[in-house]
Amino acid sequence: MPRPRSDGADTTGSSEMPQNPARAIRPGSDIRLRDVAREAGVHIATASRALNPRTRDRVHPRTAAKVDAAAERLGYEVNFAARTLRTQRSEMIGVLIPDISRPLYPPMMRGIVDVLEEHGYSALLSATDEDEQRERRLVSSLRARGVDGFILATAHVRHPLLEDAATLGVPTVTLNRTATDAPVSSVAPDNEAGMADIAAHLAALGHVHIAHIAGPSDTSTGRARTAGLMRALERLGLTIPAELSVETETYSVAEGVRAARRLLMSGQQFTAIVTGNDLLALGALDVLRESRIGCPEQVSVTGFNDLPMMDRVSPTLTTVRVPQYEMGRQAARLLVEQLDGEIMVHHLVLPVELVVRESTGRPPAPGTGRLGRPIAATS
Amino acid sequence: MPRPRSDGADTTGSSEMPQNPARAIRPGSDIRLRDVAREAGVHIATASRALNPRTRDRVHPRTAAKVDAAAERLGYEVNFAARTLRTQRSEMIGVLIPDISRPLYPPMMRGIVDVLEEHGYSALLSATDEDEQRERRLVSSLRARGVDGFILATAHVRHPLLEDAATLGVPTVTLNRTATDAPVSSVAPDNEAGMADIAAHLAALGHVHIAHIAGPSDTSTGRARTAGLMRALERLGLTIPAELSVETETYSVAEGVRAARRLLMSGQQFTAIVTGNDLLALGALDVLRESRIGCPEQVSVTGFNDLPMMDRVSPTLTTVRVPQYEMGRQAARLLVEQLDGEIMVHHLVLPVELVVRESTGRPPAPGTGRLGRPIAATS
DNA sequence: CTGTTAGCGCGTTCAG
DNA sequence: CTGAACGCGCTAACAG
Repeated sequence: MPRPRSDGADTTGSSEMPQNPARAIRPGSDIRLRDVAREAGVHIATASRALNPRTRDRVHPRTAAKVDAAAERLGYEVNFAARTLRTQRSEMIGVLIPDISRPLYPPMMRGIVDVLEEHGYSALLSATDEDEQRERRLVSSLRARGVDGFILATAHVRHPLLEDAATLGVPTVTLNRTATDAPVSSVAPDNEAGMADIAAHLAALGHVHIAHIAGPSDTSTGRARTAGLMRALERLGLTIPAELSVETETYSVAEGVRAARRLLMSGQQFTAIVTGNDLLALGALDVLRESRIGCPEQVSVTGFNDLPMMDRVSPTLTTVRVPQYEMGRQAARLLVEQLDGEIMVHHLVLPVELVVRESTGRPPAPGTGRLGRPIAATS
Repeated sequence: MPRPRSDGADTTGSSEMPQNPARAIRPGSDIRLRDVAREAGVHIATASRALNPRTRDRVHPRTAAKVDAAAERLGYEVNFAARTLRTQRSEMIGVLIPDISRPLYPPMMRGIVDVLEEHGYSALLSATDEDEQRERRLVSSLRARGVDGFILATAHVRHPLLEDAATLGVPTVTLNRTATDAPVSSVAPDNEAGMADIAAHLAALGHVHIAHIAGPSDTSTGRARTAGLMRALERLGLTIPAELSVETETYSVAEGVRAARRLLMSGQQFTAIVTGNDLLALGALDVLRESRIGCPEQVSVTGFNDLPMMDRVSPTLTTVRVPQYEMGRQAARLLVEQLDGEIMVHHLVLPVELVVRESTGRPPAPGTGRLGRPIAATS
């Protein structure tokens, strides 16, 4: 960076020749492999072999040690861009999550990051908002960045990307959704078992008239949970009349509110509401509260996922704990294994756990309660 | 259509060798710039110039259009590894967050990702757990990956990394902590104003005996909030006796519990507890509940941050809303501006908002309550 | 405005 | 086991 006539005149004032800072930046340290090689007194190629775990045994131990020492002394760090260009492997994973600020995802992400780091991979995080267009753009961009694989945490069943990603030949693992026809591994919670636990729990309490606020049927979890609930109830000899089953469009409190209002307006009696997700349950609780219907005295409510703080909301929520962190870990593990080994497609279903809290209890004795009927049947 | 990896020889013929699938993986698409150039009938360099926004005006519009068309037709995507190697810019940002699964961070991360994406950058996320060793390793590794800059979301005041990062010449922005002596930009909430609002709120309700559960003094937020509270109380003519001020080691519910117990055991009277963070407040609420001390009837409690669900815990928490998403956005914006422009260090302090909920109320009339004294003074 | 040339830093053939 | 040479795909510099 030659500075004009800088000798003598030490004008630190606002120079009109500001250095372009971007040009001064270098990736990683300034030390390159050839510096290490020189320092160690060996050829570049030898240094490369010594530093690379995979080829380290092709070099004399003593030479390797010398190279190590030199690298250490100089603070050498491999230049990933060069390595990637040469090897076609970036050791980066693209992680597509609808919205990291939705509470289901952060623990998963943490699990992903932890495992990837253990294996020398890094995670490139992007937000999709479930927007197919955007997803497509992101996958494209991440592939251009050279990611070695994808983790797709998306709930939607229809997912054109899956065929693409597979076609493009990049190992992919889906998270929080069950198996698909595409040749990609998946990690999902045992939604069926969770719903079976809930059904058994409610039945044991004595509930017979059960309502259902179902998650979106275009999501894998929505379908699996609804199916699981239906099957479990059937085994218990229970059924849900059509008027007491409302499907939602999204997993949100607002949709829970909307659905719960419809249940109340149906005029049908019920003593429990099973929902497909904690947020839906929170919405249902809001509606019960505004309608002065006691929970669990008059109506019990269950959620799914056991999001943070569900043990602190009022009433605390009976729900099914999903091992979010572990799901993230497993997804990353599956991907890494696939990456540096044989290609194997696995479908992992992780166990869940019923967590009983305040929002469920015995149903009111027949004839003493109004069984969830709305106080004000207007609107 | 995978190309045989035959070095040198330009055998475009389809190989019958069953390729190792892992080896067949290529970053981005299989189309290279030279394919686009050939398709468009121009030289590689021209195609490069046409496709690169920064140099696009150095090429004839008609030629550029031709190149665009060819690129579109072939589905060309630039190879970032090659570009990075050549330009020394990766258009990736390293984001260091203690633990993404702590509820303060996800909205920030979303803000970061959104802004970065708008500007063509990608985010590499790592978890530090506030571990200095680990941070150092991660910074090193991310620099080797060629990141153009860092966003450091760490609360700790002492941060050796800051000098390093600056020294190494990579633009850096700190998030959720106030300015430092290092030449890095920062984005932080207006902790002082938030505490002033809380102090004024409590004073207006009539509180005089106020206790304090302070955040860790080795965190920037801990210090700023404590200082802000003290100053505000002083202006209001109030003071906190030493026995009613407990400092915590971390921002956690457990530490809130510990601190609240100490307050109760002090024997001093108080009608309100100001805490440095919502989690500490939740811990305090737990202790009040277990001690059968009504909140807010006997003791009011305040938090800080307004984490998700704070409007649903019991009692709902009076706290200070921090614009987490916006903080993330601003941090990313600052960094991007610094990256492709003049070096400018800015210190942003974002406004906060007092949110009054159920956990604060008028203090009990003097003599009628026990003013926060523990019911059981044992243990 | 476009073509030519060179090299970013590394891993991987080949020889020896 | 080590040294030499080459090229991964792209962009910056320099002609023309």
